[in-house]
Amino acid sequence: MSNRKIVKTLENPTVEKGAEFVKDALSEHKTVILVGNCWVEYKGRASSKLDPGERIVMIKEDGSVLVHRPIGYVPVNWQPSGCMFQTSLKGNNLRIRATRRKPYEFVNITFDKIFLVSVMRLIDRGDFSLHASEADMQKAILVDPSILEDNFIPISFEKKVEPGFVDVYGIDIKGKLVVVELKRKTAGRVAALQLSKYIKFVKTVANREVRGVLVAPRLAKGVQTLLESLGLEFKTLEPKKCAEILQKSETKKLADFF
Amino acid sequence: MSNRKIVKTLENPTVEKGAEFVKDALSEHKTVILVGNCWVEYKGRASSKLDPGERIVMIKEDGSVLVHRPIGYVPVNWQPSGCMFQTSLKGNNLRIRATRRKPYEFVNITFDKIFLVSVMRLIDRGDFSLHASEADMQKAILVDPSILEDNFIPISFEKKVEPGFVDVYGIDIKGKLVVVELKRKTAGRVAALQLSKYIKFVKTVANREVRGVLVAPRLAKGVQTLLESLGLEFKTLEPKKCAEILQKSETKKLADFF
DNA sequence: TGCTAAATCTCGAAC
DNA sequence: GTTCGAGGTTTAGCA
Repeated sequence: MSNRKIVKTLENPTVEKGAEFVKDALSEHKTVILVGNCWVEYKGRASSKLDPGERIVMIKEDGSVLVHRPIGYVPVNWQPSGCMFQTSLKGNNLRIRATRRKPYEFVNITFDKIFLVSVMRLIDRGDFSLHASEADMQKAILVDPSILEDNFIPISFEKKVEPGFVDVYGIDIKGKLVVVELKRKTAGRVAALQLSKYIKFVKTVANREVRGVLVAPRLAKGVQTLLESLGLEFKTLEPKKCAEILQKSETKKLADFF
Repeated sequence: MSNRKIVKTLENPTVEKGAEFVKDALSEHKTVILVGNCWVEYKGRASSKLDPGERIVMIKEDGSVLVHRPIGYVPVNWQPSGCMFQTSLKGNNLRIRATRRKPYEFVNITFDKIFLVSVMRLIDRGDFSLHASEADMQKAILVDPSILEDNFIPISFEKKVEPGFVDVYGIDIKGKLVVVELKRKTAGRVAALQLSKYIKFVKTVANREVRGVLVAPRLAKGVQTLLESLGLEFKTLEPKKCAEILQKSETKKLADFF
């Protein structure tokens, strides 16, 4: 376990002390949290003025700025990443000026009281994933089969075939059987080959034409040509879109119910 | 000067100590800032998972939640105001669950290390004013109708017509009705088509000639020809100019007053 | 690079 | 409560 002191904090410092602390932190591109009485001016795409009050200001190592009032999820003032900073003492006040170009904009924050100033360098390598599950993609196709293709009629889900389970199984407008393989992220060779195996099996038991469709947000490099050589198709489908469709159908169900 | 201690802070507390501190603060609807190692799960309109890392969590007195990574001006996870909170110790970890209804959503934040926890009640009665909004463009036209065109007489604002609301409604020098659609930035197809709808409606109820004028700082590509085919006009107007006009009128009002 | 459409959009006003 | 429209919207996908 590391003993580094990750967060350094001053409570109720003088403005001078706080200013020095902030100035050093910004020059080292550290993250700063300031709590105190301040007022804010913004000029750029629009203009705004925020009269004095107690707020939380966050400045991140990438040069983004947030000014938060005690109420509301949205910051009252902000600046996207990539800002240049100037900190200075104006009389007995600390002024922080955050400037960016394209478009040219600045935010001036002036403190006359500081309750808390914390400086830190955070390490965050955690993955973030926003998703709908593969199950959600199945449900979405049931709710609205046209997201796969027009006039598609789903027959069954997770249908057992010899090599495993087919995700979605249905009939297209020409009466052909359609076997669908779903992936909620980039589909690779494995997915294409698995679908190919399913198709082979289905062809042995069903006396009809069979199509194979790989459904995923995108394909890995080279998989498109593999699909073509296997006589399979590809259809893009965003998990997010599926989540939306399910959401709508939920609200619609409720609406129909009442 | 007040001597109340506005911000109470614990540095590197044990998870148990931190949990108690947070729990008390939330029950009193205080604002909380937490810095530490955590992971986050969200389920609701979509779903997301954030693997462990060092972040800043802000919980405000109105029940809004923000989870900030060290990079980026947008929170990675959040919850709008009005949440219910559950804090609990899960093994050696602090779990904060923020739930809201309509739509039903929750965010689970779990800390296994806490570097800083600050609790505060901030007082902020400062006015916030944003200039150069669409509303300001309306006001500016009221103050000085000539910025639209000479001898224009505004009659009403936000006038209800069947498809929606007309931004500005007036009469020109020849006695023709003028319907104005305002945009504070580049006007696109949507704006032109909306104006066209309004015009059609007004023509059905008013037994006069009707002109439609789209007012914006500039037009999107191709919208000029669309306007011409719809028999509509375009007038450039900078929101900034409107802000200046209002600025002057404010000072003038003050001057007249004294 | 500019334009279009979506966002866990948020937020407020009006019906 | 629901809907509608604005926002310093932001942001990502494409032509």
